[in-house]
Amino acid sequence: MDGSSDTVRAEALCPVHGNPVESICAQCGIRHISVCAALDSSELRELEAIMGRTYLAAGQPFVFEGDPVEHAFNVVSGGLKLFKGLRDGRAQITGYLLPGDFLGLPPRGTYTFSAEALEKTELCRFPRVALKRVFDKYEKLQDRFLTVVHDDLIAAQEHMLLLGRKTAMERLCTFLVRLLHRTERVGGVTAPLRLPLHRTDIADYLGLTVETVSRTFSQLRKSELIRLEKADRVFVLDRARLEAIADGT
Amino acid sequence: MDGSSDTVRAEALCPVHGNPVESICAQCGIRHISVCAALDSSELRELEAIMGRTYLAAGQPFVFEGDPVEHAFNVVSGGLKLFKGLRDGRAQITGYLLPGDFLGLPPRGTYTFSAEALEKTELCRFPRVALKRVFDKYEKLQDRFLTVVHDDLIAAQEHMLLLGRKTAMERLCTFLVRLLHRTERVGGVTAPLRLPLHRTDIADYLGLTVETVSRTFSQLRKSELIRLEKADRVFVLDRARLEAIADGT
DNA sequence: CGATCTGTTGAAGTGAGTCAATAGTGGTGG
DNA sequence: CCACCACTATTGACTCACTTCAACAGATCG
Repeated sequence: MDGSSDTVRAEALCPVHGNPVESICAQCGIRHISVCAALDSSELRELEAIMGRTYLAAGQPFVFEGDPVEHAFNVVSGGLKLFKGLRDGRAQITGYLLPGDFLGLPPRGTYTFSAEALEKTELCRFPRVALKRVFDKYEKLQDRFLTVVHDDLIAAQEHMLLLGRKTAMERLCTFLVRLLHRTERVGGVTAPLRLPLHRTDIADYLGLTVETVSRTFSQLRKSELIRLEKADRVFVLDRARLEAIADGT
Repeated sequence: MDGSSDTVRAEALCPVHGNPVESICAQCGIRHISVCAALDSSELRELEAIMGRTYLAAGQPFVFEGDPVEHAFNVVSGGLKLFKGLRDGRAQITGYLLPGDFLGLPPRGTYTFSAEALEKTELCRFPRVALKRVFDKYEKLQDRFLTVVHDDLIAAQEHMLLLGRKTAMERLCTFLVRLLHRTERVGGVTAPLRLPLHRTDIADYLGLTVETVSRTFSQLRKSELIRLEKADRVFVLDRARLEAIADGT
């Protein structure tokens, strides 16, 4: 049930600072890294007109494989994991979304994966049909979405290499290095680096077990390549080495 | 070097039958399953005007990761494997292209994977810049390409589940079932089912070793779920069972 | 302050990998 | 047509990276 959870229509309040503003999107903290970056202020206003918001609690299931896609979403704060499962409970996280990331484009009408909130999460929401109209009007948005999907595909190919051919140590280093890159790109804090996923989820993302993930973290700690403040706060002590391990060198 | 190999400009010869025709594309054997299916005959003619052909020998490297993308291609006959490699020789095939499949869309300017011909292969070729012009003119082509990329993404997610969570037996069954589906969809011969990949490539596609692939084929043979005519001709004897194993049941 | 998650560590088991030998298969040329 | 070679596939014996099962430790919270 796409977007069934607690939602509100867009109001004249800044989603980040909470104070009233003329244009919500113009003030949005993640706009510069999201799809909306392609738009100027008048186009933004048009998008805003059809926008709503959705809030999720930590661990709250959000979409299920097979659900019809009725809305598109942009993550404002928090995060989501996207995953596919086998009937016996085995699961593979195919990706996770952090602030600025987009969900729900599918030209196909139903979701091909499930999604769940990693923590308290806020999304802005667009009805697909209305979004389609804006799409058709602004060619560059179309372009932008093609790029988004294509980037996802590139990431997926990279991840297939990881899942098919890398060792546990290589997988974890790749995960850390990628997270480091992303955090830098969006201007976040990298020391300590905050891990958006729990051990179980990291395991499901990297195609390993929790125990192996934990053991590998310990190895990295003992080799002094990282320092763990808390389970989800990592100081990267030797980035070059981490990167080298990540690409199998 | 993108499309550097033996190529010719489009001539008034049917690529499939070899006889002269007014419109090549209109006669193309794989048009109904390829991107061009979205176009009517006048649009087709426009596309034809910018089309060339490329021929590859079996095993011929075609594109390398990092190459600039200068052309887009459509597989007419034969096949390609797409793969990513690690410096030490480990490789992961992220997908393979058969007649009707498309390559070279990247909104990004360089290839993020390498490609090599699986056998004698024929492609039709479009200069990217010219293609872009046709794109901008025909909205439905744009839509069509978004769908193509998105379908690739769905396939990639499915494959991540396979690589991360499935056993060797489940992987091979998934491979066979998927190939069966595709072959049916394009109206090909399914008894025997022809495998477009050698054992080594199947291994690199499924994240296994040649030996494991071979052993697993032998198991399937001994359990009488398949019969092997030659190494690359498979009779599926119990499709239901194969499908059940494929999704972990 | 017990209850419940989440993470870590240890010991034992196993599915797939590695190494090595053998067997088909196809192509070439005398 | 066969002998030879190169390549691809199969099979066996052994190893090992990761899993499984199990116990324990830390954190969080009503």
